[in-house]
Amino acid sequence: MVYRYRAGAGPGPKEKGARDRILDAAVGLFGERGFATTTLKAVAAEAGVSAPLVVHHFGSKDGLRTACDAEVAGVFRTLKSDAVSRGSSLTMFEILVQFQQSRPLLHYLLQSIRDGGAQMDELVDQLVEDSLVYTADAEAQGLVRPSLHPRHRAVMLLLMSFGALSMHEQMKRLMGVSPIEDPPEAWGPYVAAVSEIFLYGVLRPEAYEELVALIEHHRDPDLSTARPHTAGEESLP
Amino acid sequence: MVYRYRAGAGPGPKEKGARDRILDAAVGLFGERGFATTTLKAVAAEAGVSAPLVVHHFGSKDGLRTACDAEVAGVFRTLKSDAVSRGSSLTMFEILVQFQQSRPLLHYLLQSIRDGGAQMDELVDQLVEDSLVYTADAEAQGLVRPSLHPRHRAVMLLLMSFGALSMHEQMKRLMGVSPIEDPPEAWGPYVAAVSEIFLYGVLRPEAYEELVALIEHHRDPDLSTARPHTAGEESLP
DNA sequence: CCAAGTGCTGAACGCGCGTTCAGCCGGGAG
DNA sequence: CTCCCGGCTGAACGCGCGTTCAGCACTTGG
Repeated sequence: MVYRYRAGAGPGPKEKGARDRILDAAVGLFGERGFATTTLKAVAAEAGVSAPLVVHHFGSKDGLRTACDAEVAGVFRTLKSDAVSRGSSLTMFEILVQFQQSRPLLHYLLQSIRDGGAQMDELVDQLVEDSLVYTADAEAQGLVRPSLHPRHRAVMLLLMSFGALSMHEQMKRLMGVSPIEDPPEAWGPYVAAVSEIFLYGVLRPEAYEELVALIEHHRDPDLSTARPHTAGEESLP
Repeated sequence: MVYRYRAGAGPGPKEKGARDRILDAAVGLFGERGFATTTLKAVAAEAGVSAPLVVHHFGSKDGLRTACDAEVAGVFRTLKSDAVSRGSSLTMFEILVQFQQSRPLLHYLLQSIRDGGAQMDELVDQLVEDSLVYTADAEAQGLVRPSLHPRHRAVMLLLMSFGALSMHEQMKRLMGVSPIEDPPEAWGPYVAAVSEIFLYGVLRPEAYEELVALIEHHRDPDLSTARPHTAGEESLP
């Protein structure tokens, strides 16, 4: 099974080069089973070549990983510039839809974001910056609520979104839907739950004081009654 | 380095049994570096014993993993019953605070939730059920907003929370705080961002129509203007 | 004092991994 | 035709893994 996610790489008569097939196979398997548990031989078999050829092209298994990182980051970049030239922004939803064409790539991405590494860190940085820009736009349009610290909010939203996706197996088990493996037509419950949370929040304003009390209590467990407000960073409107 | 998280296991004169030391070491290393990348020898060295002894006690490396799962699930259960007998509920915040005493355990938990497995799936189920109960309580007290589908909301909140935590390295990099590795005193920015999101939401109600239009547009990209409402599941109040 | 049992280890084994190497095949240049 | 050169392979190598095994030290029971 060869994944065809590159822009111009249709199922035309011209076969893909071996190098590209290896890269596809590696992204697929690394994303699915993890780097450590995937053998070079498995990658080679999936690509229809011999194991030594993988080494010949990428130097070593680690070299292959680096190439995969670069590949995924590259696809992501073109995805973004495509979105920009289409006039739409690369929201979480858009990312999810776009990557429908190549689920292995999304799997790989989720693993890599967690593991880190220079290439992926840079990609995440970029995601945060982009998110900040179009969140600011949307805020100007009255679609998004203002934040005390937009950057921190953007980071948390990103990590929560990707984090939940990275646990999509549990999601499938608990809600019956995996936005990664199921087609968009089936995303209903996922979209509904996420929309509800992000539209209205979860806690009522009345919970704020409870929250502060909880934190204060932990900070100084001797006091059973919360102090007025020592808070600095975590004070909320 | 031996992690002491068991209830009565202070640094008293009585040394821990080898079996327990192995278990601690395994939880720590599996949680830190993953199961596949951790060697039996490394576990043995950390526990101050020989590799064959590990096999002697747990049958195999997989047996060790199962025992770790059981161990972590067990600690979690006592944690919960402690919380209940204290009269407080095991919220996300509470979990985070409690696990300060044993960060390796939390690391292990996050990995295992993602990977699944009978033991951990059961634990996650329990977390969801518990969450449903105390969310209903809090809702009755007027602290939590009602939901169209409380279970789905609980699941998404759980996965988003744990998911974000599982990416705590990126969090540290991007916000300067990791609620897993830093002490609660430093959690300010994290708590602030999360509180803001969950208290007030992110999207304004005005964004709802945009959201529906986006989904409709994807469902039937030919229509540039969104249809009225075909929606079933994802309709929102 | 011996015999059996327990907890544990060092040495060794087999396996499968990533990697190396010598050489095959096919197509273009001289 | 001959030569060469790059893409590619099968066989082989060394290493480190999980696991096995024989046996040591120490306790326990008679």
